[in-house]
Amino acid sequence: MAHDDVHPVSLNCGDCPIRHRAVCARCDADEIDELENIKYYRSFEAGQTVIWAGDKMDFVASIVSGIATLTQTLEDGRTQMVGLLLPSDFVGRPGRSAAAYNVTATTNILMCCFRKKPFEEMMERTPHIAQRLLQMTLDELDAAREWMLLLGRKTAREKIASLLSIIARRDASIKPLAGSNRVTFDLPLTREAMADYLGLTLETVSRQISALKRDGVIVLEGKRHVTVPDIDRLLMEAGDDSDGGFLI
Amino acid sequence: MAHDDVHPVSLNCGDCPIRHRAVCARCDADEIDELENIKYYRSFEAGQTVIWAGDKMDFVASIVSGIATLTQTLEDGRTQMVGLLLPSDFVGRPGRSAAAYNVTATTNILMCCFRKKPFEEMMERTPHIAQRLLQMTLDELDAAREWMLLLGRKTAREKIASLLSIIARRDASIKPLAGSNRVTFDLPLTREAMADYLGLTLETVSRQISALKRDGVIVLEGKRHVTVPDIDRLLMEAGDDSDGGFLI
DNA sequence: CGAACAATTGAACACAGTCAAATACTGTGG
DNA sequence: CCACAGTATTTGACTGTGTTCAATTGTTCG
Repeated sequence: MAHDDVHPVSLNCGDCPIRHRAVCARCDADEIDELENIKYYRSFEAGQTVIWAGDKMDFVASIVSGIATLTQTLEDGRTQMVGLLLPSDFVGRPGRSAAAYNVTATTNILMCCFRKKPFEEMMERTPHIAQRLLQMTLDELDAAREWMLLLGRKTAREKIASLLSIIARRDASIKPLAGSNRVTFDLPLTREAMADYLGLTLETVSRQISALKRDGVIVLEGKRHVTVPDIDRLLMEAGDDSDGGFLI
Repeated sequence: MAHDDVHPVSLNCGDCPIRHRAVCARCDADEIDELENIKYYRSFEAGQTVIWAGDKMDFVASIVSGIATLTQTLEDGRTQMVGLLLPSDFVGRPGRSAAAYNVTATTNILMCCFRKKPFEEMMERTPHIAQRLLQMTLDELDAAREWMLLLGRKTAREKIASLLSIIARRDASIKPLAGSNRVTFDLPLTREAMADYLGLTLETVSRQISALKRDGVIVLEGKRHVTVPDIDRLLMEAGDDSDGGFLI
């Protein structure tokens, strides 16, 4: 079923879109050369599973393009997303042989992979990699804690508004049309994936999106394309502190 | 109000109870000497706030003894615990000047502190510290993700059983009376703190603890001392995978 | 002993979940 | 290009878990 690598890809690190944000961000020219030699690319189509929790995982990787998710499940099927992987995010844990979570491509993705052994050896010798990985892991931990507040204490409406804010923020940082407080973007997640992210059912997600639409907080064209006429209004709905760090 | 340092403490790193588990775990004798020179101790009484979110934080620290919590709040007072700090856990983030969370002592605690600047400088030169900190941060991230599953998808009863399992596991690793599947421990948290941990109200916590007691899953002596006659039963109630990693 | 705090218990309610049906998309083959 | 199948999404009616508000009981410590 899984036939990845349909279109084998090659890319020079110099031209890589995530060169300055990924785990290699701090590496100098020599170090990049070394990484260049051990890297390889893999691509997955939307919906494909990259790896199952518990499976042997002999590589680590950076997301080059597309979106993937980390999910955890209880035996009875209840599913919780525990990570949303965007371009430049890191997959896998040095020093661990099995995957701890399911990794799934929600859009077509391209990953820059390193076999675990050589990568670990290089990490030992290369503080720049370990330093960057520490920084990224601390950022992820902060994001996870923000997420815990959402899961534990926010209402369904606030959860939806928070998720839309996060996506809007990310898109704003890519195409910063500053000045205006109007934002437009595509939802990269299905209703079900949103539900798994937010600890809700997909019906509740659908209802709350409809409610935000009815109340004029968002405008929908089709099911996936969202326009936020007033981003401050959305941030209020998300229930965070005043500015929510949106402008930082 | 806050009068810490009532009993200034001094301790040799050689005698330190967290020497092999804290951020200094991998340091060699020379490195420990250097840390010894810049460390200082602070103690806080149960209930005291160590630092408020947003306050300037010019130190990082290890918890030597006692228990502290990290919490986040929404403006309207809703509170979510996002970290439970046990002995050897690390407080603060290198490269960040303000505290991101409220840190509160739930029992009397002793912290081994380092001023941020010297610590960061030493970290630059000392891979052993950065390596250990990365490892600890990755562990915390895993714990946070486990917690997200709990917050997003578990029932109130499962949440309580999970929390009791976590505390039981920790105590078991300290005094491992293997063979028996009977465990006894004291709850280090109030009902309110448990509620903030689990994303519940304190009334629901109280009701579910009463229910677990009524059903014979736990036995209470007083409000804080818990006996679990059959740890496997408790783990079943927690809803995790079969063994829940309890024996690993 | 009494005050302050912590925990339990009860009753009514509300928010989100469940089950079910209808509707809107998407891509495929005729 | 359209019809159709399969999937995603919306909407409705009802239910149930956990919350809220309130009163009571238990514990700790001046």
